[in-house]
Amino acid sequence: MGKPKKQKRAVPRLARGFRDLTAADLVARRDMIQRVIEVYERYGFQALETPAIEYVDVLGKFLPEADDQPDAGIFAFKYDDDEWVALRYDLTAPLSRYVAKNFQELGMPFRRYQTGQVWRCEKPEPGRFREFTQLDIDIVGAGSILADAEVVTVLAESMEALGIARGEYRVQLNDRKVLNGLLEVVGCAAEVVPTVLRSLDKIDKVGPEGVRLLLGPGREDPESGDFTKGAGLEPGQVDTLLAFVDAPGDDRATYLETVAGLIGESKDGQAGLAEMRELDEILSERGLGPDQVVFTPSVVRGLAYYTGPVVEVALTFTDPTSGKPFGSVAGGGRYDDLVGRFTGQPVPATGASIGVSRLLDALNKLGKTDPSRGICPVLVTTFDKSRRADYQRLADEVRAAGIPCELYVGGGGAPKQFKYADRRGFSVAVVAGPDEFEAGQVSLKDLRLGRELSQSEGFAEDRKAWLESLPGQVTVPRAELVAQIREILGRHSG
RNA sequence: GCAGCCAUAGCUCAGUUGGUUAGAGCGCCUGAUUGUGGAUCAGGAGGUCGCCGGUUCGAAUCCAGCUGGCUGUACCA
Repeated sequence: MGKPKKQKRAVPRLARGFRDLTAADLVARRDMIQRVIEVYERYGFQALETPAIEYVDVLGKFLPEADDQPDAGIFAFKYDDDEWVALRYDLTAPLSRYVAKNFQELGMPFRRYQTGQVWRCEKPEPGRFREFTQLDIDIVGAGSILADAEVVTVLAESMEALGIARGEYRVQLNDRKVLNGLLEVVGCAAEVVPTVLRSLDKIDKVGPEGVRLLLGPGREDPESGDFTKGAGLEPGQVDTLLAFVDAPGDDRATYLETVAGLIGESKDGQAGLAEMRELDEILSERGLGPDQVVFTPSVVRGLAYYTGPVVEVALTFTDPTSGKPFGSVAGGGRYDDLVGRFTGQPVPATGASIGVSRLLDALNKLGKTDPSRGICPVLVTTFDKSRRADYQRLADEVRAAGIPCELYVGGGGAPKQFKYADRRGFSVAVVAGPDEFEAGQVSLKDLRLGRELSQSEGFAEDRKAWLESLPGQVTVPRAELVAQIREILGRHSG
């Protein structure tokens, strides 16, 4: 016998930026997704699932300067055949591939919804992980603004289906053509366009004066002292851009007026203005007022592939943990060039993506999720080994009534079993020992009542009396098992 | 990516100018309690002080590197 060698044990650690999700989260997420999907399907969107992995060229994520080097922001690898593959980083690129591949069979316009995990190899931050869930709708093959309006409508309706009240959310629209037109009018050089768009996007964060600096000479962050290089525009150019992005109010009429006043002869700008006018008309026809859908000049949506209207859903209430407004929980827009990468033919498309975790987080903080979902309500305790079959029958009876029920399969006596029932959050304990079986009865204990009573004063002193009176416990004829459980479960709702 | 701060038990943290067997609270396990959880009491388990080097008679403590975390910033389909 050798000495007990200290084995090098594996460390049960999580890969950076990844996490485990447990029952309460998963059930709440499932409920939320289900409610949104019901809206999607009501509008004729149909489900699609595509694989987690795609070829990197399909995702379009090779670096522009080195066409065999995948973008650092995606999880890419090679396996047996020497081809680069990657975990998908959104659901839109796979959709484009799917549509291009099955173009002949799919009648256009094609509407689909899809939910699934996506992966991004970026710096993880609080509330931001490397694996997360998206819930998308898209309409491919329809160039009309009616399609964009449909997406906007579905987004608004989804928020309301989740119990988010009007005023607690805002669907915000802008238009990439309007932005392009504005940059054209201002005379913005092509090479600074990305910097300018990024700067405009930051107005919520740094304010109009911050944007002014970012568009001009650059800005030093007051907190960290970090300097961000500016776009180097002239003051006159900056004024025009700020006049748009910082226009008073974000109701649709003001937006349309502001754009009309700034856009001049720009062809892009005029086209964008026409799109937004039509959107406003359609939304009004549908009864979607400014309490639901607004036009917001600062919505840019990064440097993505968007070509027309862009949309973002913002939650307007304050996040109690950060003290800041909750912000964006969904985004999207029109992307008319994405499918054409495969087909060579222009294929218009528009859609949006809901960030499931962020939205769920918000619902939790709004108190619009039920924390007791996902917890099994009933435990059948087992005190008499010779009654194994009876205990199984009791549990089955509860299940047959549609109430989830766990049979205690651990060891130990009564204290241990009740302790278990308490810690795991059961609502009802089914108790049956020789006395009950003898009399054809069953005892039921209201665990939630006990939890409440234990908070009250005098609990500690009177323990003996408590044990004798067994508060919250009733003994009923065996036949009334289910009815009595229902009664106890109904007590504490609300 | 860049900058600043941080890393001691499952969790939150103490740990004196570097000094011998590293502590507390909470949690966990066992018993008082083989038919009653949440209270109370008694006992117990759990730490190579993130890792690796260096300075020193001696390092949780000082120094360098690494890893991980937090905050800000940049990027974000």
